[in-house]
Amino acid sequence: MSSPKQPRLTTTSYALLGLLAVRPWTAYELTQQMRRSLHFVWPKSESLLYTEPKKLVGAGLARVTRQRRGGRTRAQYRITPAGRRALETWLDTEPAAPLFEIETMLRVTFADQGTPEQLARALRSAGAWADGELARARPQLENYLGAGGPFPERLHLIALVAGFYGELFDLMRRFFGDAADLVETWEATTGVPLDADLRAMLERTLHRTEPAGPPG
Amino acid sequence: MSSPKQPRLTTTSYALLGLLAVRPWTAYELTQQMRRSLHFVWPKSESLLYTEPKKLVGAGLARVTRQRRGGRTRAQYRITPAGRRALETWLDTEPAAPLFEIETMLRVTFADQGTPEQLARALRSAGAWADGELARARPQLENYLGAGGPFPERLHLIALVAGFYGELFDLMRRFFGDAADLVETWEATTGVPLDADLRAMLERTLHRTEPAGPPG
DNA sequence: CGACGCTACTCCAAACTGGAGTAGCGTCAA
DNA sequence: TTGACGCTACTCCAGTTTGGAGTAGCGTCG
Repeated sequence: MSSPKQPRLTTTSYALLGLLAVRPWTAYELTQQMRRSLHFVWPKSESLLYTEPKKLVGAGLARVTRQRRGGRTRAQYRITPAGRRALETWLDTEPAAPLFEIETMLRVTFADQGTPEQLARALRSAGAWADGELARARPQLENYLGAGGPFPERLHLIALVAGFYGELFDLMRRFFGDAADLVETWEATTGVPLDADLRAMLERTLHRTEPAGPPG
Repeated sequence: MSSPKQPRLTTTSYALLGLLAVRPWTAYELTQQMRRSLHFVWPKSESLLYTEPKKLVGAGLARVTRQRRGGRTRAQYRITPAGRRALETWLDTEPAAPLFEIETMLRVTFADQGTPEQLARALRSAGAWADGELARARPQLENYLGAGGPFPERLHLIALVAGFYGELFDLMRRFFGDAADLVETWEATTGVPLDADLRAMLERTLHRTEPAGPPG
């Protein structure tokens, strides 16, 4: 008597539905595309990317067709009209609050339990990560600006996304690099006075919190 | 005959161990402190913050003392010498790669499935979030700069953490605000040409990816 | 004296991770 | 020609984490 209970749709469901709205993909292609283009935007594990489209099919938002390629089969997913409607409805909802996990910042917080060298290494690590992500994006950006990329009609959106993450990673690279330079001048992680630079940093942050921020 | 199997320590375990290294806390205080000071740095659910210290006790890294306060008991946790050693060892390891979840960026990516109004709203939402987080931090920052806060000997570390998140939220507020202004000039989300502004944004991003970034 | 809100947690289903495992197929080298 | 890689194309599972519901004592205010 019980109807098959539908697991609720998560943001990840809509991420995949969004990809399917662009064109049909096989499950394998979805995982590759998530790595290539949604790597920064919505990082999810591979196993989830294989199970999630099945939920979409179960909810009637996508259809599968099994294809043979030699002795192997692969699943191709295609969005349904109900899927497009669900996506449009979702676009009307309020987005969830952003979430940041930067383990290096946790190590800064508890740096007084370790050495300046340990802290500097953690900061360099995060800076190098941001730098590496920028470097990894380079060939794709060259392709967008040159040939227009695989979806030239979506370039205006890609520019916004790339512009944001470019600024974000640039900020991280600069901040963590400067912070590492500073920390390397410390002789210990405790008893460090709040010198002019650090005080200025706190004061600049306080200024940013002013109601109706600076128009400059 | 089987020894009680120890669940492995997660980064969250070390986050709590780091707090316990500063001073002893009750479980409830730990959840409040995570809300107050680690809210940005290491956001975790309340239920996890109650179960995690038990793991630390199981691993010998902390001890509990049950205290009575009227008819209620509460658990107070205290770090052990083994806990301090574990924390120092952890500080020597490589931090995990940062992780960002910004649902608004997902909505930008798939904005051509909706309207300019929907996209602008999602962008304003993220900008307002960043603005609100800055506003929430204001009284704490005033307290740090005035009275020195609850742990004045840790102010140099707090300044680094606050400085980073201040820059991050300021970037978000500015970028999402500007992007919303731009998107509101669009008549549709498809067929938008890559105008001078958007092209400049892509080119600036490409410049950032250059090996050995600009020294300016 | 009853409602509300804060303290101080527990419990659970469902979401998600990440690593291991499976298997077909193509290519290059010994 | 055979076997070692590596890519394609997934499944499975144990463990981690979430978030919402539930429980219960205590203080205070009307």
